[in-house]
Amino acid sequence: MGNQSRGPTLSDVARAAQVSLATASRALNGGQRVVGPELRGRIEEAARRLGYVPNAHAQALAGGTTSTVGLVLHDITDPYFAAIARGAIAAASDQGSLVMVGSTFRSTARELDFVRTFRAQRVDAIVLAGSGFDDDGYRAAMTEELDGQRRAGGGYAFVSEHHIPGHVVLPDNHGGAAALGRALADLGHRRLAVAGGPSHLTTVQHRIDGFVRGAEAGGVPASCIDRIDHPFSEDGGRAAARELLDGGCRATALFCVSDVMAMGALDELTAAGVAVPKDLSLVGFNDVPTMRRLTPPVSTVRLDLETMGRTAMELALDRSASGFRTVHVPAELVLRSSTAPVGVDVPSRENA
Amino acid sequence: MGNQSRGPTLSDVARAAQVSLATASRALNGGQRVVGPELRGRIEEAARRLGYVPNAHAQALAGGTTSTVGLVLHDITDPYFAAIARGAIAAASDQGSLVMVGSTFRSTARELDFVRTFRAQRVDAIVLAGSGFDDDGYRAAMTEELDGQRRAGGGYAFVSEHHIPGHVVLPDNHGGAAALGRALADLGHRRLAVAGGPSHLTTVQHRIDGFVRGAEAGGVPASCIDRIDHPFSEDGGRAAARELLDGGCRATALFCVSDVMAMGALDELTAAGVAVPKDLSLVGFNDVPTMRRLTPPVSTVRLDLETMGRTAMELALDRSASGFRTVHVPAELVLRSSTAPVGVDVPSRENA
DNA sequence: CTGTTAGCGCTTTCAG
DNA sequence: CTGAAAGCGCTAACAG
Repeated sequence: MGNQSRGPTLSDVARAAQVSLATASRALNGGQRVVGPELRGRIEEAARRLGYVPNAHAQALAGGTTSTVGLVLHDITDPYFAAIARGAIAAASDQGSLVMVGSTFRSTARELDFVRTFRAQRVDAIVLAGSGFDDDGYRAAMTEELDGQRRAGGGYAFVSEHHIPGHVVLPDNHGGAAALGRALADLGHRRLAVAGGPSHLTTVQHRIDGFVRGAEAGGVPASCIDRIDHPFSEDGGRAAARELLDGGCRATALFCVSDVMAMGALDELTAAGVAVPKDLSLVGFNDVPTMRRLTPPVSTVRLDLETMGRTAMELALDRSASGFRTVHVPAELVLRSSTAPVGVDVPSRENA
Repeated sequence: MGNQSRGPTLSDVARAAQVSLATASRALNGGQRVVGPELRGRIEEAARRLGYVPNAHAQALAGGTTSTVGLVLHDITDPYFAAIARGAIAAASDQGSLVMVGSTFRSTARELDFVRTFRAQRVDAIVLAGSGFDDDGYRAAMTEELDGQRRAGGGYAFVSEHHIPGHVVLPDNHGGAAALGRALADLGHRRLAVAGGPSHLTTVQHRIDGFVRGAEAGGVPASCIDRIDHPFSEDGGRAAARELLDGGCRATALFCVSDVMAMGALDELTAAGVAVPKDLSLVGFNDVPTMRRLTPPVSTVRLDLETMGRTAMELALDRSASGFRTVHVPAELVLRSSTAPVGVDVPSRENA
């Protein structure tokens, strides 16, 4: 459905103020001191009286500015994306731009679709905040779409690696996860489990790689690290914990590649009577706000998500630079009480 | 910044496919079976080859559809608004519309600004998900703005009472809070405290009124209910708890008008060594996801936020109905362990 | 089914 | 500083 009836237009205003269309345009939407104060006043009053609202589409079409940007993410209720969105929205707002949000719920088709729609809207910039998908077809299609965006004079930027040319805000997934793995190893853990999401998400790959590398550095051979894959979500975390338990858990520590998964896992573990960290240490990634409030507070790696979103939007909006930039974001290890040294007790899942 | 260079246009496609502009339009963006398969094929291929992307602004201007809607909320990282946004975005998506999000951070000026901008974008619908502000100037300005939106053929809807004519999705703030007050009274609490946000937010008023009414019904006179006001945020909740403690708390139960405030309050209480619920019972409102995960899990009132957002968007998008509709949303009391019967011990803030 | 012809509402040269 | 005129890219009557 489009808007059928129309409101007052610029010519209505011009007529009411007894000036030419061009003058009205300059007075209302043009730069400053270009129209005589007398006319300007008359025009502004007429506009107010008539309830004139400029038609952004006409403005855009006539070569004016659009001042809109697009943001593609998976799910706004996921605190990870919400934080990124907050930063991106704030940055856009600072430059006077409106943000259009597309929720993909992890579908690459939907993601491509949104980029296309944003292009149709002639947005000035697009920020892609999903995880990159390690899929050639997707990558080729997205690359083409984004090339178009660029040729049309617009910008774009990624949050986290997508293996597609463009500006990138790159959190230190590898390093952060390595610190986590190392910390666990140093705590004496010798049998680790990692609950990863779908392995075609580049973020997941990097975190797992880093974790394994860190653990190895701490003396835990990769062969002692079990890997279980489940969706990158709270339910996925729950499922991972269940699988771990059902399989006769031999690990003394569990790394969930994202906090949201860790939350689900903690739920499940607690329900099953597994004590954290006594029976099993638990770590997540991102340091989403509720992590510190859980029982026990969960160790994780902190990323400044809001700044990441803001930076990505700034990069996407910056049409000055020539080449593509990569902004590295540090990851900070945050140890809380969900991690403890391995005790002499053999961990089991039968005690409170 | 607007997009300067332009990509291929419909006429480029038409020329390449050797057909008229109109035919190309019909084939690409028009309805179905209206163009011969042969031409259609040629046109589609030309479009693909050229990388044609329709100009949504031109389409909108030419009387086509815009398929965009606006959503105004306070802060996307607040789980309350995130949940509403999710529902609203999903509903819009179902109807093929893109959502533009405006974050007001509780500024009425910004709110009016966004509505204005959305109007300029000729959005089909606007959903206002802030709390209503009990302010005449605001209300008058907003009413006028929304009248314009309607006259222009667009729709709009509120989430929660704004005292402005329009569709409304109305959670049972009063009833839910009353149940809370009653429950506390029935638990034996005789001295209550309520941490309310700015009293010009209608949501706050309704919740407090309801709470007091419920407590009275349970035998607690209104005079035994202390009220402390702080911002409607986590920090506000913290501040409220601090004030309560500093004032020499006589209440045995604290009602925070929103979960987010309750989270802050719980933080502060715990830090101060006040045991919940032993020393003080705590209740919130909304049943945001993390409430059940806190220690102790916090009693609250559940609202189906996502459905509320979805419903509001549907109402705003529905241009069929004649009058304004009000959709009531039930509130469900959720008692968890942050509430307990008052013990014989006089509550104090000095014990673990 | 397909082509022609007007605009949608605004910004912008280009003249005065 | 102000007015007149030419589109921006597309859809929507109208004709064929």
